[in-house]
Amino acid sequence: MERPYHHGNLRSALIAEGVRLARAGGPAAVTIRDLARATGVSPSAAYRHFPDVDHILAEISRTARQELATAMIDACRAVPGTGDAARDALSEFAAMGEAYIRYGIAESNMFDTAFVPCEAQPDEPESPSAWEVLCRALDDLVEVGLLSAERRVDAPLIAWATVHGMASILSRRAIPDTSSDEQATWAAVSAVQRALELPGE
Amino acid sequence: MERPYHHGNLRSALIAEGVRLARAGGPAAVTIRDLARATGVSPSAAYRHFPDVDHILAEISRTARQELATAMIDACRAVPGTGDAARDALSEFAAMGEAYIRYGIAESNMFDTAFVPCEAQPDEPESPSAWEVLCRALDDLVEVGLLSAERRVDAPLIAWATVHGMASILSRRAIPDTSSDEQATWAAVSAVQRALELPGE
DNA sequence: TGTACATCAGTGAACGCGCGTTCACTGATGTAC
DNA sequence: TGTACATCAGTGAACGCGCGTTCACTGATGTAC
Repeated sequence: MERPYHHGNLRSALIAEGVRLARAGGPAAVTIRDLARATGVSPSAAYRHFPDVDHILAEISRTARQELATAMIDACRAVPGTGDAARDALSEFAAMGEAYIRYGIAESNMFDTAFVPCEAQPDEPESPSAWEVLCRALDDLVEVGLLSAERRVDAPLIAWATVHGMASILSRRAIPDTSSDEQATWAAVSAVQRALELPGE
Repeated sequence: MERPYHHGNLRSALIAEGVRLARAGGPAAVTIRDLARATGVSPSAAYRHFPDVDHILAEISRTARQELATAMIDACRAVPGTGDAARDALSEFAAMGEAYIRYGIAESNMFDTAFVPCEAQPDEPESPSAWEVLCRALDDLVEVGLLSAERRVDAPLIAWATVHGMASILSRRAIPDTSSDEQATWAAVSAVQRALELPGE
């Protein structure tokens, strides 16, 4: 079967292959020429759909951030409900933190890609957004009375920094600590709980 | 005045110029050819002193980590003593955390360089080492009775992750939070204090 | 329904760039006698 | 103290590579009449 002259869906195909490249080799592995090879098209064809390589990378980076947010949402949904709203909100919040770190470790190249500095902006903002997911979970904790309004102010920043820092450290093996990934993940999650003055489990 | 045929100190000059390049443009800006231009030498001269560019980058990265550790030590020393050992240990610990984040913001390219993934190993380990500096500060907190032995176990990991995460976020402007850098820095430092169950100021 | 033609999405060759690295070499240095 | 010579630290030209991007082009598609 002959490849048709018109690809039909080159724009999405370029992004999809770009995600594959980024997953395997990080943001630096995303090149026009590899993209063209992977989609079976000449390098110049990409310029029908994007002004330059940076705009393709911006879309791939957005996809990475969406994957991260989706991992958090999935982990949240996987928490079995107990009927106790407060208890559930707490478990869900913890599950999301764990999911963030696990994603950083398991998909370290995509994790790097998600936060790569990039001149171009994606066409539309990421959806779902991990930041919004986090903020909603914190609102839940306020609602069930576990998080004070005062602590709520800095809470997203604190939670994100802790969990993001741990994910970075573990995914790069940047630190001479000898804990297992599981220990370290739990250490970060419980550190956030204490920092936000949430009741322990 | 003629440049002499022999440079005399090319190895250190390459590292010093490499640090300038990295400070201005991050690890990707460190190239053999720019290094040669900056030191006034032909590109191949570098190969008398390093097997490849990655080994030069490893030395520059080590320098960046040493700068970070030095910033922490300096901040620690700048804390005026009160005669109250416990109080001083606490202030010094906080000052070190602030210094870490401030370095990450002020020297974001060097901060990236410090943690760049690098095949090659530096000739000798960094000295001072930020990790050791952190561990010593935590030992001080144990000694004055502010940090429990139990909390001491995960403490370096927790402290590093929080402060490293906040430095990464702020230096990349990765997050849609609107706090000032100072607010965010303090939020991270005080989050560590609560996570380690240290008494507040 | 058939056909001319505008529009769109590709091709492929080429440009210029900067990179890391190699290699035969040369100029300077220092050491043995 | 002077000199032959080994050693060291540079030079500069070249190689091959892969990159992003441009440009004149061509094949396919769809629309107006």
